[in-house]
Amino acid sequence: MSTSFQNIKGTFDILPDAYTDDGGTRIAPSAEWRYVERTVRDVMQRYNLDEIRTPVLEPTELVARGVGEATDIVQKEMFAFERAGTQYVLRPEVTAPVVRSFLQHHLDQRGGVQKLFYIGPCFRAEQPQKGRYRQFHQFGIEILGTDDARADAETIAIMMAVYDELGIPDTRLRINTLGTPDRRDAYVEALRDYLTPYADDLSDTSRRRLERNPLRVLDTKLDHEQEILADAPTLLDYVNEESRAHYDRVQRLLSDLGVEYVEDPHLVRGLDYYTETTFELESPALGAQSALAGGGRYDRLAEVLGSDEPVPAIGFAAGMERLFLALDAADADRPGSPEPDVFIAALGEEAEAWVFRTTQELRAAGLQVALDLKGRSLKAQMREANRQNAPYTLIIGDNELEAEEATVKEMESGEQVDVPFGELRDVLLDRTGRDGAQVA
RNA sequence: GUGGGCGUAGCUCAGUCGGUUAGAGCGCCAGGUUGUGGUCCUGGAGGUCGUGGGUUCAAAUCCCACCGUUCACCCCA
Repeated sequence: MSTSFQNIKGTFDILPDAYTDDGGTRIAPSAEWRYVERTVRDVMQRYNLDEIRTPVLEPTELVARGVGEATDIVQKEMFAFERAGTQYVLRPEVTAPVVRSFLQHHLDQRGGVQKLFYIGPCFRAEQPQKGRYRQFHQFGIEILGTDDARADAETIAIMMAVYDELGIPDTRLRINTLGTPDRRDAYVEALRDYLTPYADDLSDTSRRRLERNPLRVLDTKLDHEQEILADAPTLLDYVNEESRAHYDRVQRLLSDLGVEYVEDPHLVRGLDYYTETTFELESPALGAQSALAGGGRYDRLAEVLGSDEPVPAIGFAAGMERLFLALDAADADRPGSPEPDVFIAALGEEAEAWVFRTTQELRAAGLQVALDLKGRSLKAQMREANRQNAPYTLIIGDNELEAEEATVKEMESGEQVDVPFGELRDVLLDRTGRDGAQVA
């Protein structure tokens, strides 16, 4: 079997089994995705967040305004198209859509602070590489309607709790404050003034950044550039007193919660909407894309999207693909695919009919039941039962129909017992430990 | 957009100073057991050797182009 089609570059299929792509990256099986998603939801629930689901398709203008015209995302990474006069974009991130939804549906009228989480795919037309895809999956939260430092600290704590819960050690949390836009602009000027004399010593990329977005020069990994930056003015010197006090409070609260972090005055964010507190979680195990998650405050975004009053807010976004990379590196425990409680093998047409009917009843009773759907030999059915790791196999043939007793084989020991049809359901529920509740 | 790596069976890979009908392991299917899996034995299916062109008596192997993919830069989750 074959096809000339294949999945779009930068996307990947999530299959029942794990596999490795051509670059050697392990693509986790669907059961692991379910496990990670379930864990994320569990953590979110404990922190008392509600889920929000927004469309994958958004108006292009929302993203352009919300994320920022000057950003790489808007300039060259949007999957955007026009149809019947409407400009669509596949969302490249979820914060702008959530704020749009918050404003559109007047969620502030629910009262209090809105604490929302999301999980879902995003799209960016970048060159794919390890840990970076064109369709990727993010989860994250947004806390809207408060500028309290506790919201900042709680956002970070929630982020950390997810990685903690999943058993990913050795992460590093860096934090910084960007202050208010006016002070940041003043700082950018100061930084440019400081760096310009060194322009000849800077790398091509840093020189380009100096032109376009001086803050990004702070990102440099080159040692000699770091030396130049050592004496550069820092953002912290430029932020106003309120920003400074807010930042101090956030740090105190983090310490109270036992969250370890390092201050990084060079931490800046790529998206325009960030203000005040900003943070990033990275893992040394990840390679070039070391950022597991990142976020910060975006107190002005609502107004950028047309709100007549400000909505102070903070959130984080995390990459699922990178989370899996970290999970692999940490060799963290993950559950496998759920295996059937029982496989029912049928011999002959009459038995097949009985099995087909009985399977349905046992499933209704809460058992995970497997059976053959193509009339294969008993040998083949047993092989299938073994492959699926079913602890029990029922064998139903003419003999069993005659006696109205099922042959129940315990696969590990190989022992077989006869169980009257009437007791089958209860015996199986008892033996497999299912209580008739839902299947995971 | 720029640079490097890699494309042979479902998977992992051998095979390349050009030379019968392109191989192995695993997996899959079947038989050995006309009603019994996991071990073992036997057999089988499965390949446009990424695509196209060129060189040659002869190309998976040499040359060129293209395509795909991957890693990195850039940027970000």
